[in-house]
Amino acid sequence: MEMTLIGLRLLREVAERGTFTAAADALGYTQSAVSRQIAALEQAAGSRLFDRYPGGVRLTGPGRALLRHAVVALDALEAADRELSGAKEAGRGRVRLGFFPAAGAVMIPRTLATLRREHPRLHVATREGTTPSLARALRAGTLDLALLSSRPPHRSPDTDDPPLSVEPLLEGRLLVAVPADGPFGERGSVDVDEIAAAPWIAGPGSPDEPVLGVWPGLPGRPEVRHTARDWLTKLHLVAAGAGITTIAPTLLPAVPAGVRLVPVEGVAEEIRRISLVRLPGPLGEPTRTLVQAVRQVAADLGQLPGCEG
Amino acid sequence: MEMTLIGLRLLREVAERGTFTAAADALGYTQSAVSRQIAALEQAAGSRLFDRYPGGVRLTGPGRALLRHAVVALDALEAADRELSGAKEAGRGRVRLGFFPAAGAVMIPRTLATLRREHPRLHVATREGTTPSLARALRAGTLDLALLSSRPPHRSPDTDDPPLSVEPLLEGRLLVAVPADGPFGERGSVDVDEIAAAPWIAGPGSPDEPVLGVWPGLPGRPEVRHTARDWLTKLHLVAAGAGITTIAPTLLPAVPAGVRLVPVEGVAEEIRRISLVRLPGPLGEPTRTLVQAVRQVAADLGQLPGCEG
DNA sequence: GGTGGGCATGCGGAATCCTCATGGAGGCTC
DNA sequence: GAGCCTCCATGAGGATTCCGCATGCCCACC
Repeated sequence: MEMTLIGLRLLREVAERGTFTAAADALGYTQSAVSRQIAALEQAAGSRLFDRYPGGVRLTGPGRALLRHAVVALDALEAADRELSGAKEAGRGRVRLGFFPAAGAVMIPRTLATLRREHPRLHVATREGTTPSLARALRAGTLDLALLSSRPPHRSPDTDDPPLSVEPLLEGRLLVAVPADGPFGERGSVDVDEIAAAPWIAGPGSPDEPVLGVWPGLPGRPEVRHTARDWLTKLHLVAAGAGITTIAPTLLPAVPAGVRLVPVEGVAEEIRRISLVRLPGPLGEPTRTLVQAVRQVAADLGQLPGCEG
Repeated sequence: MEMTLIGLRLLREVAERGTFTAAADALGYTQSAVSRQIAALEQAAGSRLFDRYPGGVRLTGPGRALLRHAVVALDALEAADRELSGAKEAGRGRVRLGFFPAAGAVMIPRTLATLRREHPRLHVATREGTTPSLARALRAGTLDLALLSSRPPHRSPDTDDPPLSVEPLLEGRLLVAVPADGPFGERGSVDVDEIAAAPWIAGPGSPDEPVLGVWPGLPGRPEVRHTARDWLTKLHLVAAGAGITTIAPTLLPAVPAGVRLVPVEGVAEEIRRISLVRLPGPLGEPTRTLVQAVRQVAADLGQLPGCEG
């Protein structure tokens, strides 16, 4: 039996997605093909690479070992492709950053602007994702660094071994985005009783996650009148008076006219912490440069009301 | 089009052998299969990887570029195989050394003994070969270091770019191995006229190389009475009085009873230089350790008569 | 207990890959 | 300079592999 490039790519993708089906969709195969390919790879490797659970699969020890080498091999071939495609190797100045959705409007653009100014030769690739998907991507070697958001008690992003390295950057109180010309906007704050009855604009919501966008722990059944994943959509819905939504203070610089961010009174603060997460171990020079830039951006944002560096 | 592991392995093997046919034989394929696989790889890469010449093929620029990455990928997968086969990663203490045949009896065993004593955890793999094959192996990333022999004017082992790094270790006069109890052996030296008529024991000889084992530039047509590649065979043939052969002084410690090494009088000295050759660039720690050991062994051998460190 | 997400597997068809054989091009010998 | 040898390219045929479709099974959740 013999390992295959397709098998190794699938190994990485399955490790990253956590599911044969998702990996198949991502790479344009059927679930059946993935199942066979992984089975073949397991036979070639001589050991089971994934433990199968009802909800998906998880890497075994040998699976992690093979993945570590597979990532090196696949990266080398991708580098070969880039080089042969004419793109000169820019001195290995490549780093891949993942981020949670709310970081995309302010933190990521500012970081990229800083880097373009101070390290113009550094090539940064970014990707949005959920906490579990980004954590898996870090483990799969598809990302070098991830910007994640967490709520107390700030558990580690995953439970695998070895634990990910987590560096807290800043914390902020969760706020509510309200129309500037509405009754809330003019007061500068809202009471928890007022928002309980207000129409909400929430994210699409998924089975295992709590609904994002609605203030957590509200009494009764809050009405979700609109759902949207996109922040620009949500904020302009707010500006149009269609409803309100929760928001982190770090998004303040990107809020369009007609929207105000206000704190909620009469209830315990909701704290959100933004952290820089990576695999433990030494990091390359491009990654270190990126870490510095993200820290600097975070420090600047720490000056905003409701934030703490 | 898509690259294949088989294609990459073939790329490396062809680069190392210099010929589709030889690579095919080495890997158990047909020449036809190799030709197609390389053609497919060239299509996948988008550029010609080898220049075809009547005597074989040579890497193009893109070919070298792809090979550089392919070696990384293949090494990673071979490391994965080793790790999955139970062999624990011995702290990356692996180094591969190539050597010219006459180094196999003394220099290589001494080097390994030294290393086993002083660095027992270092894993050294060695391989015998001709100068061109070892040079190609260095370029193909299959060897980390090579011990090569050269004669004046000591040209570089190959003409590729970038030039190989060559560190001369020691030089020695070419000697002649004669029976200890024969007429030559008792005198301690021989004259060029005497050996011209003697029966010689030579190597098998190949079309493009001069015959090894016969004193170069002898007048007339020396008689090659026996041919053998193996040094133990050759030396015992000498001891049996079947003929004489040329030999480097570094082999002295391995010469069996009944054989003497004597210089040739009446003709210009034939100098052989032994060098340590590697790819330019930084070398890993295991390789550095091996370099030190080889230098030490060479320095010891430099004390032999006819040798100079 | 029904339902749904997720993995495994039998089956058929298509694409791939390898071998055998032949052809062409260029050097080397005599 | 003719013949020969080595080396690479390519057409044809056959066996293998690989993928997709469909189905079955298992487990968690409601």
